[in-house]
Amino acid sequence: MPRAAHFTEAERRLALLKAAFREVSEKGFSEVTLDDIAKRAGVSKGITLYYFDSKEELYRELFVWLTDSIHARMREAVAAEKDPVAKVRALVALIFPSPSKNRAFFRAFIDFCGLSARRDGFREVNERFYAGCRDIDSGIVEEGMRQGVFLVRDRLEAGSTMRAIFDGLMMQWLSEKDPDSTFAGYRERCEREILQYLTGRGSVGGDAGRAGRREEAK
Amino acid sequence: MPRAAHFTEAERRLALLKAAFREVSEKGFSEVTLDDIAKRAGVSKGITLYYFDSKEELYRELFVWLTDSIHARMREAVAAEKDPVAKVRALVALIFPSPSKNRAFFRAFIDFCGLSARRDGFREVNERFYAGCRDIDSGIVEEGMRQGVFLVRDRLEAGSTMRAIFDGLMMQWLSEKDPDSTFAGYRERCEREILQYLTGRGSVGGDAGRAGRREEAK
DNA sequence: TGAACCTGACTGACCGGTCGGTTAGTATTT
DNA sequence: AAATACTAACCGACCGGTCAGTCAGGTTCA
Repeated sequence: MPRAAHFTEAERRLALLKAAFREVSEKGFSEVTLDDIAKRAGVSKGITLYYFDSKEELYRELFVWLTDSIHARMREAVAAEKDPVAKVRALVALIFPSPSKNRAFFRAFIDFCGLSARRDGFREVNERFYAGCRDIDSGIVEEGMRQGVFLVRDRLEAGSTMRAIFDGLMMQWLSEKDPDSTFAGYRERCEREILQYLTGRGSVGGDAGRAGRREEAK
Repeated sequence: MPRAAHFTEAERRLALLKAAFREVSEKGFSEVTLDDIAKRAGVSKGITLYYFDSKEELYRELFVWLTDSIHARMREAVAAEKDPVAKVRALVALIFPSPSKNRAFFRAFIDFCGLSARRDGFREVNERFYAGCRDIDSGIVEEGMRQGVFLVRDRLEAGSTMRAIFDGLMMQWLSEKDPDSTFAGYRERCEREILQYLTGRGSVGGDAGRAGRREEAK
């Protein structure tokens, strides 16, 4: 292998994390070898453990990195909208970006959930992930409650249920034979059902979930 | 090892599946070895591949077995109740049996979801799992709609959302630091939120989710 | 300026251990 | 005795982790 060009430590680590993410989302946590990750990042295997203490530690940092970046993007998307209903729509749009990105993220996420359910180091990161979501979700709900648009009792519980609908629908979507063709339907339904749940019976502003927004995000 | 007593093929296979289930739920799919399963079932390793073509095939059959038995138990629980609201409660009670059983089942289930998202043989079983759930869930919803108790538009979509709330809350629960102590809360909230979602605003029969039912099923 | 020296990122061969799967042989049943 | 059920030793592939060595790019010193 031709010697890889020099990078800063941060760049190298990030490149390895990105490579690991793609490998994990394709093959699954335990099917990925250190060699796979190194190859994908264009370096030799040895360097992977030069930057990370162990494979497990690399995965943990990958999970942290994913968690942080998804949090940041959710906050950003939500902050860009004024109206609570629009905030929910922005969140759905972010979480359902496109079939391929969706699949990539959720495959990795499910793997991490499996790890979290058994190993405490991972569980902690997962706990932090859900804590961040709770923060974001309940913030939206609270605003909607204050404005009288969302007719729920408890902002934390409603936020948690909203998140459960996201995750639960995603799991159903992943079991579809042809996920790509059912993707738009799931996304639309997710938005509709969450808004229905939050706003109570009937349509939102007369056209809940009807209005377009059906293009595939790049 | 003292030679294991003779059993019929069906008995042996079932014993191996049960052993595999316990191992998988503890350690996770890819951390379990054929030796682990054999030891747990009290037989030698060789016998595992005498009854199953490969490890992968054993896992696939395990998934089928789990799927079938959970379907059967859900149908039974639902059939035992008349009232749609009671049916929902029965379903929640079945799905949230106890912290330990819950953890065992859901850990294995998450692992299988991870597999399903990548390997088609597993995906098909998962698809069947969700198809069965859809059948059961939408049946309940339909009855509730007919009786005018559930104010949803579409029985399939509402059933799917209900299932999403189950799965999504379960994933959140698994990330808790002390799942055992938060279990009852999740279960109660699951029941409450689903009924709220299905029946629309306000309480169900005046005491939605309030009424006891807080013992820990054995 | 340039030669000698140093540093640390990087490579790839290697090792110990593990695990899925095979098989030769033994016990049990019919 | 023939078939079946089962064991235990074994094989070969694979993988996480280690490590001796390489090389590019400074830094020091003449």
